[in-house]
Amino acid sequence: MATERARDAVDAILEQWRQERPDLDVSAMGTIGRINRCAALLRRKLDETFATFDLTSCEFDVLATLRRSGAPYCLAPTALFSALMITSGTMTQRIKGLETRGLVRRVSNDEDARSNLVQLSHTGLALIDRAVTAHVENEHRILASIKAADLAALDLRLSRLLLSLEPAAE
Amino acid sequence: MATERARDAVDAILEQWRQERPDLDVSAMGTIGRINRCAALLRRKLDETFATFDLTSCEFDVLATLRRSGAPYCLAPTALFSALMITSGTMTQRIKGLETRGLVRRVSNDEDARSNLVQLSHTGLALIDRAVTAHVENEHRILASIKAADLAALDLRLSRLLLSLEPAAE
DNA sequence: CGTATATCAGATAGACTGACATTC
DNA sequence: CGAATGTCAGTCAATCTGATATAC
Repeated sequence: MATERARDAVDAILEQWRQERPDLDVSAMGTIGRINRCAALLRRKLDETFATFDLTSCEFDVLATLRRSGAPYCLAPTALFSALMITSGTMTQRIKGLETRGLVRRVSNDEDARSNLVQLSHTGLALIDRAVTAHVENEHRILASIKAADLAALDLRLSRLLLSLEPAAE
Repeated sequence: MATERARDAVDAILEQWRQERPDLDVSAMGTIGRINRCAALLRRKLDETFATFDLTSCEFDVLATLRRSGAPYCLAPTALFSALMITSGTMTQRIKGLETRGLVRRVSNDEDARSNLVQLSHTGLALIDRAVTAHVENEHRILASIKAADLAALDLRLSRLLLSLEPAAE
């Protein structure tokens, strides 16, 4: 098994801790630190693509959630903020901004008058379809230098970790 | 090779995209989505421990960077904001807050009068030592249910990804 | 002089909480 | 009536930018 690898930024940090606090077992810190650092670096690269469509990653997430829900691209606020792990008040603000820009519209809910549904406008649908295409291409570029076997191994273990982290639903 | 696994939250999202946009290759989206989601869920769990020491993760990061630099726990602002990937202006604010709370002090720099160094106070040193111990224990608890072989495989691939993402420094 | 090092003021985006209105 | 669904106002922590002062 080829497990040799070059030194990354997290290795340098762990080495410092081993010097300063040899009583600590820093193995878990390494894995979690790498996830955090990868996520931070990825975010910046992803944001560049979003910006070319004049979208923030938050706005992209809302539009993408609506888009992938399928026609008629219409969800209740609760479905949206649950999917995006934010509070209802935060979602209200986001929807307002997207509505002002004409990317979503509010439509009445026949089945439950407590909520107004959020629906992609024609403009919003066209925008998110172009943005998702560019986003996926960007993601492929970012991972292009990683071998397929490594990606598969990474994906499998991330999934196992994710399952252990997700709050036990139902 | 045991690659079978249960369905996670990202699988559900990818399935929606395959239905709605079969033209897209969503494999990269899966890996990057899992990293982002793991990072978001981890952050919440880590923040709980930081909060018990009345620290935010940002404050923890500054104190931890000083602590692991070794005695006399003293760095220039440039070293700090470079390590934490933030701007100088942001670092100025953070230092100010930590100084107000008595966790760091400013000391003059004999070698370069353009900067005042930032040094852990006795209180700050004692606090970060306790907080790091609790933090590492927390990280172990969080990963406790993952098999050692999976953690090793995850760590190796994260490191390779991280190396490809880091801006080519030297 | 030109560069590097920080600070500061002002602005911004994102988020949360708690109170409230409405509807189920 | 109690629970659920959103909205709103107010607040907050974190960040950035651009102007500025100082020192190398």
